[in-house]
Amino acid sequence: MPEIAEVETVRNTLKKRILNKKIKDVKILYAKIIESDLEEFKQILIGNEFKDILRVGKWLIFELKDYYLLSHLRMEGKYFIKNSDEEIVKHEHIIITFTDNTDLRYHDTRKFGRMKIVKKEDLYKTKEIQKQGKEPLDKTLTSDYLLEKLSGKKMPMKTLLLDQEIISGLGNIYADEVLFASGIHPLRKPSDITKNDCEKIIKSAKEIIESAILNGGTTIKSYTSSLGVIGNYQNFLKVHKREGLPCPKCGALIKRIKVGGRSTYFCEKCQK
DNA sequence: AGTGCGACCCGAACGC
DNA sequence: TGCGTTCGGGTCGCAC
Repeated sequence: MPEIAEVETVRNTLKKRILNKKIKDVKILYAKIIESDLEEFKQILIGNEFKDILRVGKWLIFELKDYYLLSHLRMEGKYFIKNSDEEIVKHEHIIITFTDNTDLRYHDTRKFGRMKIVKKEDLYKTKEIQKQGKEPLDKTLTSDYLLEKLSGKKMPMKTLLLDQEIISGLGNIYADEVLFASGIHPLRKPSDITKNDCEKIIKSAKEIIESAILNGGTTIKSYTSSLGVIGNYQNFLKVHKREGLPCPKCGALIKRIKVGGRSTYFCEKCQK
């Protein structure tokens, strides 16, 4: 499940491999991934080239001439670079072929990912981009910002941390880890959260995301020469997916509950 | 407006 | 070569 650190690693990896190569063909094998008109999507890409790859929240933004291609990996989206003559395998849904006979292939087991094309001048008008709040590593993401955003909110803190309009880029995994590092129970209500709690949350979010991105080289492995990148960070998690295992701080057993329909892991003793 | 929940998917895990 | 059911997870769209 790519979260912000994984998306950043994909961005950096792809930048080394696909920039300034002319696109000669686009195959769409599963159309619902594409939110734009399919013919327009192909027409804009063919003959074009990727000039840069940017990122806003969990959105990858491929820069073209006059347009951007937005791509969200959702749960299981991955990019592979392969030679064009290699067989197309199951779950490869979008194939972008360059004139040097290499492909950028979008692979998505769950078919949850989305792509769309926008005119450059419309990028910040698109709802996907407009809805992104401050990123964990943004210096203007402060405890005061969070405290202000909490006011009037009633949902549990876990759900609030998943709201991309408040903090952009935290997913289910890092939300659990941030709450654990902050000593805050996932069901705590925003009205009960102090400035001091906000400071802990912001500090933890920055540390956890920074560490995840910095460790991209070791936590992200390439397991074949053709694969883009895949997350392999489970060894670093303190509570997430660790139900029944001892809490790394106090040894109590990690609990699992549902919060907002999402699996949530925490330590009853350390998180109040 | 804010909140909650079903839908979208399909492989893995689970139940029998 | 077991088969049918349940679950999960980011985001959107709809209902309240």
